[in-house]
Amino acid sequence: MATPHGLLPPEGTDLNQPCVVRDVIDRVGDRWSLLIIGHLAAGPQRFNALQRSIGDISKQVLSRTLSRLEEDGFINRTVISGKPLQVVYELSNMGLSFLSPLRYLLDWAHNNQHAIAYARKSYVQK
Amino acid sequence: MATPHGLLPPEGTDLNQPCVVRDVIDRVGDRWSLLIIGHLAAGPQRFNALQRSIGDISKQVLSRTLSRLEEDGFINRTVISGKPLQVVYELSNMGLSFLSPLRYLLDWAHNNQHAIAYARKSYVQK
DNA sequence: CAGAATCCGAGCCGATACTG
DNA sequence: CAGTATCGGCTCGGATTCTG
Repeated sequence: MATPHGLLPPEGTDLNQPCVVRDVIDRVGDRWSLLIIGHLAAGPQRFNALQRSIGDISKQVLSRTLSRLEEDGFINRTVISGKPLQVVYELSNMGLSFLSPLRYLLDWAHNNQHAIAYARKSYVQK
Repeated sequence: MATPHGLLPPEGTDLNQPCVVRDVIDRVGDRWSLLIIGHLAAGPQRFNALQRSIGDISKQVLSRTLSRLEEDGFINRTVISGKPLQVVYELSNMGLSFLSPLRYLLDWAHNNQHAIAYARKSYVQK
């Protein structure tokens, strides 16, 4: 079947890539990663500045999430020795390139938030 | 800060929408939703057909995931009475419209999978 | 300032068994 | 055929406390 519903471009990758997508979603699909990437899109940020701008994230979770994002190459971490210690986080080139698909997702979410809310209300529990 | 890194389009929605994005990611970012949406992109499918084509998903999880996707309006569920019983799942219009941003995400994942894998290997555990 | 260690609770994933 | 009921196990999120 070439182009189901005429919505999928005939060229391009298979929609049903098992591992590849899962790998990305697993890392970026948690509670905070996308939000942190969004905040770092504004430019490099220090740890506490990030925490304050995000608002309701604990040190613990922010630290772990940043570590995983660094491990996967989305962000770079730079330590500036001194008193007090400074650590700056910024998006890597890969992280920056991720902003494009992220924006499509955000726009879709923005445009469909009411449709989703309405669907949830209309859904009848069986 | 207008257009950080020159990558974000000046117009459009805020990258840091707290609730809106989280709401979408929460529902679609689990282990199976995107995969199921991808499979339904090929056209309407019956329950067992879906399970077989996906392969390693249990009835339980498939059922629950389909319910949530239906609740949020991504898919439609049609019961055809008879012997044996038939239930057909298909993408709703909203579900279909989601395929566009999904494709951008998939393409990005496809293009960057090796970069991610390399970053993970290079990451030194502290 | 920038985390690490520890602990708890909630929720998801998954297998198995049962039902209309 | 298309589910539901039940039960574990495991991971994630979050609060609190401690450290260089």
